[in-house]
Amino acid sequence: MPMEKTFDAQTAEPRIYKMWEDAGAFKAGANASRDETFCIMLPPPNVTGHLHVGHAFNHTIMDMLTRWKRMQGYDTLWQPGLDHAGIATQLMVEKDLAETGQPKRVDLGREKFLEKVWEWKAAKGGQIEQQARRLGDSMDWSRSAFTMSGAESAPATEKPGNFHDAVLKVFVEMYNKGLIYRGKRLVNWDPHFETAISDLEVENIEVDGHMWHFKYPLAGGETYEYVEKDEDGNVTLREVRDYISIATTRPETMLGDGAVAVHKDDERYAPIVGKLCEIPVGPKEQRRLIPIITDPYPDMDFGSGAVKITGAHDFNDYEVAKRGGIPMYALMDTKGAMRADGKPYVEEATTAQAIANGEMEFDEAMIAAMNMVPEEYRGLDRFEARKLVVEDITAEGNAVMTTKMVKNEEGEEVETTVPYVEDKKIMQPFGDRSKVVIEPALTDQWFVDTAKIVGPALDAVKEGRTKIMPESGEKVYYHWLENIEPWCISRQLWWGHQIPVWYGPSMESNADGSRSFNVSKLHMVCAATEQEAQNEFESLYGFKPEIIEGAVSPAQALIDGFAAVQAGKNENAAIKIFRDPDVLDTWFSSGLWPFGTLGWPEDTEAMKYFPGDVLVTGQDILFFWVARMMMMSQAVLEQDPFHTVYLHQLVRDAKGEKMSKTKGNVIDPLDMIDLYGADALRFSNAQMAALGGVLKISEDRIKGYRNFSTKLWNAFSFAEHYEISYPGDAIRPEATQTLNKWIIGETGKVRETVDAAMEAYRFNDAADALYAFTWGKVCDWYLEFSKPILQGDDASAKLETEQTLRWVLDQCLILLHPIMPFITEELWGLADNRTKMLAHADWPTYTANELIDADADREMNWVIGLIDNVRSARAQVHVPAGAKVPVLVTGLDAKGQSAWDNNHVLIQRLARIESLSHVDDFPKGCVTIPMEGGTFGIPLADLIDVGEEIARLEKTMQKLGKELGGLRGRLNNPKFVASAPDEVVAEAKANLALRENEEAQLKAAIARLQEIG
RNA sequence: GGGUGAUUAGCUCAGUUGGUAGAGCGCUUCCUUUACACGGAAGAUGUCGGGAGUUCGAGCCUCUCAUCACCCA
Repeated sequence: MPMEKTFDAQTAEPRIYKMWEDAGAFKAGANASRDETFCIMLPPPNVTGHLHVGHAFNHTIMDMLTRWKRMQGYDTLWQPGLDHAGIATQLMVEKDLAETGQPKRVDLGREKFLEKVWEWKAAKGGQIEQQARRLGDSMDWSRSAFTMSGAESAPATEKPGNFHDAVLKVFVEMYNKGLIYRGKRLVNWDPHFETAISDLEVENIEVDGHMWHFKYPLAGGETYEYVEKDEDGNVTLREVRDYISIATTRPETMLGDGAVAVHKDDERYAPIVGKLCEIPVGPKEQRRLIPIITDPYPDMDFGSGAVKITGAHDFNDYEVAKRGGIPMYALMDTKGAMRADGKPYVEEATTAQAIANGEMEFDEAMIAAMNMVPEEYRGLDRFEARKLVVEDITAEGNAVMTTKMVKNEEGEEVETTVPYVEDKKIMQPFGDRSKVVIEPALTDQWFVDTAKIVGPALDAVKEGRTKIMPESGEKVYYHWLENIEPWCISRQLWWGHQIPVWYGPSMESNADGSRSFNVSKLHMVCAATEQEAQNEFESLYGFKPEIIEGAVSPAQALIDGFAAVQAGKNENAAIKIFRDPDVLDTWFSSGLWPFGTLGWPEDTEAMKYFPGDVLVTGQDILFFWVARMMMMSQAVLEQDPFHTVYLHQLVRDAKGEKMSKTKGNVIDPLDMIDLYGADALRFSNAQMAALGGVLKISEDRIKGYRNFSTKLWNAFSFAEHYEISYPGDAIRPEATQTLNKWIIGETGKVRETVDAAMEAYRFNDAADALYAFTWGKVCDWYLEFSKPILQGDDASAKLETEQTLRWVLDQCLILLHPIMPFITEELWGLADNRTKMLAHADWPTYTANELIDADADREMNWVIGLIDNVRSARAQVHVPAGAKVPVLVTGLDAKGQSAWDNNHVLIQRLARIESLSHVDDFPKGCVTIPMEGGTFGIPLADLIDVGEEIARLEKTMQKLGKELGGLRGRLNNPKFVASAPDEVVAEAKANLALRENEEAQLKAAIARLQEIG
């Protein structure tokens, strides 16, 4: 069947992929001929995910590496899988429930909701795995892993797996080693999802905000002299004040203030440090008084220099409050509204005052229970509360005032007094998924004590065991890890790995030797299973406690149940335990990806792929994931998970802008595949993969590489056209023909270049080299050169050329396969009888040294040079393209003569030369072509425009002159000759000789022409 | 404010120990010549962001300024 005119990617690609998959071509260890393993872990996409250009890019890199190693006979595994993606998936399913009119999550309850999530996953999750096949990804799909596999809630229809076991085992071990702890800390709280999130999930965005200035009156109407000075110490303001001025962007948090802080060197406030001031909001009778303290935190030059300290609502204040033992009053509920629980404000304020006065001891739990929000603000949204607080303070006259020019009713400018409110750009934290303003919240959470496990991960890079590419990533890595914060790993979600910790009442020994339960103080047991937890409680209690299930607040259920039963004195019946309702941060489980996917903690055969080799991922995920995998692998297995981290930038559009739906500049990789084929998209990806480079995807480029595919295709139709038989794998002939020797040498060069580039992760160099070789060498020159031989009647030359051509084309397919797997596999299959499919073909190991024939190389380059020069000269003096011309030559040396003799058929054909005659002198009106070893000329006395030809030669002379100037300048400089390396000097000298010869020829040619003119 | 990177042909970008600038696209001219018009041939275009320094020699190293991008406060 004759070849189609072009490669039909649309129909061929799915067919070829199916062939690979059916043949098990990508299974772990497929085509392995040696023991060394090569393993890449796919960064697991969210189960909700779709393939975007970023995936397309990094999949191309990973697939290139994997296919390359597989062809080299390594025992390869490219491990795929999906991430359960806590928040994203829970959100998606909740949305789905709403759209299909089903009950809400909270109405369903935990168990039913999780069923729905699993149902959703089975029906709609993991679409990206099908999309990845369209890219040609050579992953072992049979091993596809899921970060929630083996979870208690997983239905029987789910693919089996034990990732959940790995997660729980690691949690329990780390807990037992003291690497995981629970504590009340200020965390980033997402009021939309009502969960804590990690620092990394917060995006700080600059928004237009306001800075309000308020007066905090001093207690008891006290006054002090407030003095402001300029830089030189001159007094610029001196007044008596009965207040301290505070600037804030968040007035609603004033209700939770515990102190006002000033810098200890701030002379302005020195007289009032240690005194009390009043929070100017809330019912007048219960105004709280708070102390004025010193702390290094306040910046004397910013605002008024005095800062209100609200430990429960700001990360900086939190640190100040911890240092100063200042109570931290939480003001908001989980939705970011002002608290409505607790005792009436009057009572709370009285207690708080006693604390502030130092009359009362306090502890964390007690402060946490107190609601310092006055009744009039309770239940309000935080932003509404802000408005109201500002209004109330202003109405009472406690806003700092300033003057401003405004127009009155008559349109005249008049001065008026207004509250001092600065318009200010402020950095506001937003949830990266919810897009709502994040609220620092003081809550009980689980943390990984990262400071304790960061060491080995840092050393891995510092000691070079793990290399980050590009190198600049290493600095960023150090900076983050050296300043690492505890990692908050608990999330108040349902979809995820539920924390394996159970709580029950603590047991207290009484003075009389009896023991009693305390339900307000809980005992905590961490265990891999419910059974183990119950057993442990049994050994403490002396009986096996039941487990509280399904309660909205299990802790409260325990207390209520206890009180009820205690009244009837049967304590044991009321002693129940409950599991921590929180789930783990998704990144906690993905941190275990490098070994969790291989069946760990079981001792599986697949564990031979750990540690893996290369991790390819976006720069933005270095901390989220890469650093955590490195820490966790060391913490659990005491090994580094990979030796190389290849980081790439975000893929942008052709103009370098981020793609976004709102901007409408999103490029869908699947559209590109539909239009130009996966190979074109992949080639474009490889070509833009310059280390550390900005990734701008351009449809024009992709189109260009589709054209390249077609070029390759046509090289094979060339072979078909010349009826070159293709019985099976081509064997490299011992070439005698110069052109065959030459192209074989070029193939050796490109193989080395490609391997060197791949080894150095310079995929763009590999792609460029292959493009230049296939198109620029093979198609442009070799195929053209081969024509006369293929059409000629020298049977042995013809046979050798056919063999060489087949071999060279085979090499193109093999070397291009990692980048363009589809079209190369298709072309490979055109041969009658292949030993293996191309995906498993043997990667060549020949070297340029072995294959290059220096004489052939020199000769062919001379031939190409001559053809180029003749063509160029013809075009410039407007010789009709079709016309064949006679050519003259003077002073042709032996080498030149033999080069001509060996290749004159090719030269004459490609340069359209009719004949060559040796002459002593060129006739007048002759186009001159200086070559190494002889000067060629085209006699065109009648056709030639003398002026034009002189202009042409002079232009060449000019260029030459520049080069000569440089060379002579260098060589005449004794310091250059003295200090430059010998080979550089020798090269310059040789070059100079060559150029001078050319110059002489050109001069002679110009002189001849001037004779005519 | 701190950090990282960028600034090279009209556009998008390469340029690995310093040896005198390249690719693709686009553009101009010619060509439907028996693999290929998704093609062939020829051609034009750069004070390598500005300035200074080190060096025989700087796109590359150092300093400085400017502009932009991203990350973190």
